[in-house]
Parts: sequence; C-alpha cells; structure tokens
Amino acid sequence: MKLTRTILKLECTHGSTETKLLNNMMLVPLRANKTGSVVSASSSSLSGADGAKTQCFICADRATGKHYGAPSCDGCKGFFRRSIRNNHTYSCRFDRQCIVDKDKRNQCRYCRLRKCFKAGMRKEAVQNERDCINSQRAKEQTVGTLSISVLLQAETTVQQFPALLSPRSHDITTKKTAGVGEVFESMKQQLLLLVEWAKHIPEFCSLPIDDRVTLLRTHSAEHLILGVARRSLPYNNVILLGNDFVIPPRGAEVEISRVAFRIQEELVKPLRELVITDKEFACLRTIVFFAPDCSGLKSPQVVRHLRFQAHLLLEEATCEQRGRFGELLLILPPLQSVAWQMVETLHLAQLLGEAKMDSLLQEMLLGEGTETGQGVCTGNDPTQDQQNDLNASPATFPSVICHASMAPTSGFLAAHIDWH
Amino acid sequence: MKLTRTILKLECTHGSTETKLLNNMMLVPLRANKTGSVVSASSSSLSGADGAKTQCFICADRATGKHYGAPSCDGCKGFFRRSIRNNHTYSCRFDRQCIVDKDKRNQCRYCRLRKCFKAGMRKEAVQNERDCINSQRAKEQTVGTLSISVLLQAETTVQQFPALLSPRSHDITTKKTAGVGEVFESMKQQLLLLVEWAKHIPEFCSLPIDDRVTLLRTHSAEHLILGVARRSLPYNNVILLGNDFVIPPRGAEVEISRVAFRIQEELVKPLRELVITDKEFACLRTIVFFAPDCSGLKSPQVVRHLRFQAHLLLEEATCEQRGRFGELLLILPPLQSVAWQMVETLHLAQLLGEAKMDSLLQEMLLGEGTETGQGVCTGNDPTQDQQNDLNASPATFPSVICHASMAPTSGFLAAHIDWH
DNA sequence: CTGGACGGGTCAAAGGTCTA
DNA sequence: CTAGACCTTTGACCCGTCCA
Repeated sequence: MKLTRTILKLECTHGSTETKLLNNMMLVPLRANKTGSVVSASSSSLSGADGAKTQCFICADRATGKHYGAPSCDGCKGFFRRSIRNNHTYSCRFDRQCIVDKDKRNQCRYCRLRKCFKAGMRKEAVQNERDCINSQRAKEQTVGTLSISVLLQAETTVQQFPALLSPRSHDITTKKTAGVGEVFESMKQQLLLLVEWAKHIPEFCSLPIDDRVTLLRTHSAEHLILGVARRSLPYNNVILLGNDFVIPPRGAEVEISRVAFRIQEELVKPLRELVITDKEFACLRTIVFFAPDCSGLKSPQVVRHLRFQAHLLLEEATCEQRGRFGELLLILPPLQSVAWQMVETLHLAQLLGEAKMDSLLQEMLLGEGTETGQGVCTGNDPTQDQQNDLNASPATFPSVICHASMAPTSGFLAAHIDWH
Repeated sequence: MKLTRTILKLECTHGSTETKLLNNMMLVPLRANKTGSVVSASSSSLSGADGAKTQCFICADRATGKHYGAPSCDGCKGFFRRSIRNNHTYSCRFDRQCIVDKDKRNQCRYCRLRKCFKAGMRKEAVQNERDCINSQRAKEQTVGTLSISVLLQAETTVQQFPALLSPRSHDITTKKTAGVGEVFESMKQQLLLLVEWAKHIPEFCSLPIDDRVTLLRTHSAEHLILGVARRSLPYNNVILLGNDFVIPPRGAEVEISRVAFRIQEELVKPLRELVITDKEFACLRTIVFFAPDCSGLKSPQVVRHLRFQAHLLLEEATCEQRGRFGELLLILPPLQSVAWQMVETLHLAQLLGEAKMDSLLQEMLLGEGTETGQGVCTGNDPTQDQQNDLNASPATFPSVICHASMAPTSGFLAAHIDWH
C-alpha cells in the first residue's frame, strides 16, 4: 500500500512543474497530497505581488504555508514544534539580538525561538504527540502466544484442501444431492482436515497426546457443523458439503434434512447476517476447539488459557463493533445443540443398523472404539467410581452423555496425530 | 515520557487571551477546539436544546449530529470514514485500553476506531467512494428498551423469595442432604420463581402468550442450573438448593451427584473465579432467557433483539475488563450442556418409574403434558411434516431433542402466566 | 417547500518520517 | 541528537439529497 503510493508518487512527479504553474496562475493554495503528484513547495515564485506571505516570517526562507500562526518554512515549523514539545529552554550566548535568517538560523536557538513567537507562532497550536503513522510496524497481533496469523493460516489449509480435490463450479443447482454415503464421506474428509488444522497450531502440538486426542474428539461434531455452515453461507437454503454434494431444503433423507434445516436457521442465517469475516471465523473455530469443559483433560488450565487468548483475538477481530463480539459468541450454544442432534441421529442410525460408519467417524463422533467409558468431564471427579455403572450401559443412557464420557486413548486418532 | 510531555505542556498554557488577541489582529481563522482556548464561531446552531445529546460518543467533543450510526464530532466522523474506506488496520502500541477523548483521540488510532465501533458506528454506513447514489438510509437500530435496573429488580424478587420462606443459617454444614423429593420440591419452587421473574420484564409481558410459554419452558432447565450455581458460589463443593437443602460432594444419589459435580466444575468454579456481579448475573439470565433459537417462536426477531439488548447491557456491566465479557458468555455452552444432562437424567428416572414428578416439572422440564410434538425449533420449517414421525416416538429417540421439540401451548404454564 | 440530518468531498495546517 | 525536506492525517467547513 505504502509502497504503491510511493511508486505512484515517483511516477507522477514529472507533472509538478505544470501544477506549480497552475497553482501560481490560479492562486490555488498549497495542495500537496491526495495523489501525491503535487509538490508542496508551490507558491515560491510569487514573490512580486504577494511576496510577504510566501516568506518565512522568522528566517525569510521560502514559506510552506502558515504554521502555528505564522507563515513559515518547514525548518522553523519543525524547530518550533520540537522546542515546544520537548519544552526546551535555550539561552543566548551573545546579546539576544542574533540575526535569524536562512543561513544563520541555526546559530542561536534562543533567538530563533524568540523570533518564532514574535512572528506570531503560538505554542497552543502545537498539539499532543499523535499515533505513529507508520503502522506497518508489523506489530504482530499476538495475544499471549496465539497469533491471528497462525489461525488464519491454519484456516486456509482447511479451506483449500477440498478445493484442490475437486474444482468447483459455482452453480449450486448443478450439484448432486448427498445421500447418507456422501454425507459420511464428507464427514470423514472434514475430520481429517480438522486434524490437519490442529497441527497448524503450535500450542496444540505441545499438549500431551491424550489431550490432543480428547480435544479433537470432543468437539469434532461442532467443527463439522461449523465448517459446513460456513461453506453454505453464500447459498440460500442449501447446505454445501465439502465433497461438493449438496443437501437441498427438501428431498434429502428425513434425518439429514432436519439437521440441515437447523444449520440453516440457527447458524447460516445469523452468520450471514453478521457477514462473518475470515479472522472472526478462525477465532470462533479456535474457541470451539479449546473448550476446557467436560473432556477429561489432563491440562484443562492450559486449554482454558488458549481459549481465553482466542476469545481476546476474536474481540480484537470484531473491532468491538457494537454487539458483534457477543453475537458471534452466542452462535456457540446453538452450534453445540445442532452438533449434538447430529450425533444423536448418527447414533440412532448406527443402533438401528441403518448406516455403516467408518471407524474414524465412529471414534471421533460417537466416541466408540475406545476403552470402556471412564467418567465424565474431568479427570479428578470424586464421584467417578459411582458413575461407571451408568456409563456402562450406553444402550439405555443417552449417547449424548456417553459421547462426552469416553477416555481419550485410542488407536486410529492417536496414530493420525502422533507423527507430527 | 509521553505523560511527562503532556503534563509539561499543560503547565505552559498561560497567555490564551494574548493568543486570542493575536488571532483577531492577524486574521487567523478561528480553528476552535484544538486547545479549547478559542471559541468556535459556529456554535450557534444546535447548542441550546440538549447539551448532553450533542456530545460525541467517541471522544466527548461536541457532536455535529449522528454519523454512521453514532452521535459524533466531525473529527471522528472523518476518521471513521477514512479508516473504513482505506481499509486501515491499526494496532495499539499499548494495551488496547487507551483513553479516547478530545485531547487524546489522535494518540491511538486503534483504540479510537475501536471506540467508534463500540459507540455504534457501522462500517456499512460508509458508502463506497462516490458512486452509490442509492439512498439506502441506514435504518437506526435503537438501543432498546431493556434497562439494567428492571433486570436487577426482577433478580431481587427471585432471590428474596426463598429467603422469606426460610430464614437461613449460613452454616452450610448443618443443612440436610437433599433426596430426590427435596430436589424436585426445590425445582418446582424455582420454576415458579422463574415465572415471577419473567413477569417483571415488561418486554416479556408484551410478547404473544405462546411465545411467553415457549420461552419459559425452553430454557427452564438452564435457569434452574444457573440459579443453583449462583446460590452455591460461596460454598466449596456443596450445592445449595433454594429450599435450603444441600447436595454434598458425596453421599447423594448417583445421578444427582453427577450433575452436581458438573455444576461445581463447569459453572460454580469459573463464576467464582470471575466474581460475577449482580448486574452481570442479571444480564446473563436474561440472555439465556431470550434465546431466539430452537423454540418455535412466533416472533423470533423480537426475542433476538431483546437478547441483543441484554448482551449489550452485559458488556456494559463488565466495565470493559479485559476478556471478562467473553468469559461470561462462554459460561453458556457448559450451562446448556449440564442442563441437558439434568433433563436426560430426569427423563430416564421418569421412564424407569423411579421418580414421581410434579406436573409443572413435567411440563416445563420434560416438555410433557402438551399436545403432540410439533417439529423442531422454528414455526416455518419446510421439513416439518417429515419430522413428526420421528418426534412421535420419544421412547426411542433421545429426549434431549424431543424436549426442544414441543409445541408451546399448554395448560398449567399458560394459566400461570395468563393472569398477569 | 423548507430545513434539519446525514451522506460526500475539500484542503489548510496539524502530524510523522527519516537521512544527513 | 537535531534540522528540515517530504509525506500523511486531521477536522472545520461546505455541498447535495432525502424526508418530515
């Protein structure tokens, strides 16, 4: 940006003489910037008629306009500002009658400053220090250790993967309706991408393996829903899967349609209304991911802190636009709700033998393929021993709860994470 | 350093009258408010009527009207437009907590822009360059009618009721452990109080009756949990019910203990750590209450707006403490989760004939005693007809979902609300 | 039809940057 | 560190359109 401007400016400077002429002829006051093509040292040659106004009242150098109340050159302008800002006190080594002109103006600061005042400069016109213009300090927006750029990069990875697999047409009407098989296929794809996503977060990688598995599993359903909701933002009433199949408002299987409808109503619509940005979405995913509750985590405090950082980043990303941050966070309860309904549906389908699920899906979404259930939520549950008898009967006890009750150690998932 | 400079400068501001003279004599144009020592010439227009309303919401300078959604001065107006137009990204050199007032507004552009958003400016109101002649008058989002004082008053009612019934001793150890009967008794008490609470909110009372019933029922479980968590804040590992019974960490029935444990871990502990205030709690309850999702509401937009107002109030109540607002909102997902687990537990107990529940409890918590289930979430569900076949079999389909699927019209609850 | 509100634009004069 | 040439940002002021 800045570079571009500079280049433009350099390219345009040939026109400055012409402009200068125009300025002089039409008495256009100093212009300068906007396009950068006009050089500010314009009204110089107009010494004859209006010479007084274009001369520096302090040193008789060419003035660049009025500054702090007196027509003055850039040198005296800067000198006055620095003197006032830094509250300098000078003293004259001679007689306080030094000549201040273009050549000798730097020989006595005391007399120069005095002449500034005499010429009409007012210290009140000097303002407080401002913000740095050069914002490209590359002041990496980092909260604690999580940085927005890492999250954005992770996000791109997740987003671009499927695009590489299948070049999409943007016409939603030509896409095929997903059956159960395609839904499962897409889910599996997305879950693998979730693992890839997580690997992009260094803070995740330095967690103990059990916690990594736990995090990946605990909210995998929410990630699927969140991802599909986002992918479907541009489309009306149609859910677009990662493998380019769609779920239309009607015509899909009942259970699928029900979940799809809720995704539309409770997630896509609000998100669309908010016009969620990439940054915001990246933060939201991270907040969902680092949920410290209910997962039997070994280091819940670390996870809690990561979520805290992520939510500060989200806050930042929303620029505190009135109410926006809250609206985004309030997406999470319905997200959780829809995700659970999806898991319930899957579980039921599984129980009724209606669908054959991949082992990855079973492990991540249903929490199966693990050792026997081991208590809820946190590792140090004092009532844990009492609970096993209930958890041991998943057929009668709702799977929502069983799902959150599994011990983390497992094969497939752990193997997928481990080689990182 | 910076502070020193400012202080030093303030010390130097004598001689303003002299300056004014100078201004007049030298025909320096009145530039007004920078230093405040020069009176603006144009103060004629709107100054008389409302001194308070003509203040810039961002920097407290004199406002020139509403710009981009917020009463603001010309400076903040221009700043916002430039920032949006040029897609500027600022960063704060400090802690993102810079003071933005008339004097210091130029010292941190990040914090100034942030405050613009916070004051209600919307980037959509900035038009694209100079082409869109369309007069999409940005409709005013009036920051609504909900007031914190009303919420606080409603809260006191709910809190004080049980205190009147039983003068408490503060010694937690002398209280009796609750059995299933006492838990149910307390629940019923609290649910009736919830109705009372809601009646204190005028905006609730002017909703259609069906929506009132729906709101009361949909999140009744969350209200119970939220209330009990708050009541238990002072105690360690003990849950205090509204009827003065307790649920100790051990020794209660298994199902009760499990929920109690999660309440402790996921709600009481975080809330205690935050030291939640009365205002914040009142707002949180209201946010939970006015959940626009998943309830078959007739006027979801009104409810959504009420929740929006409540969350703005919460934001205000947190006094901008870094991250506090987010932490409070992130209480909601675990609250929902625990509430559902409780409902599941109740449902199971009901199915197994282990507990005889009051009809109010059944209606509000389990969603029973109503007409047949009528589809999920929203009234205009296109797949609604397809869904009934699944919802009609609550015995096999998890009750979590059934619970959220009930139609609002019912007897007991409606009767309780109606005479208001 | 008129005046206030609120979009847009302008540009003098603030500010900051950066090399010598 | 200061000087000063050079570039950006600020905000007071003005214009045009819409609508009550």
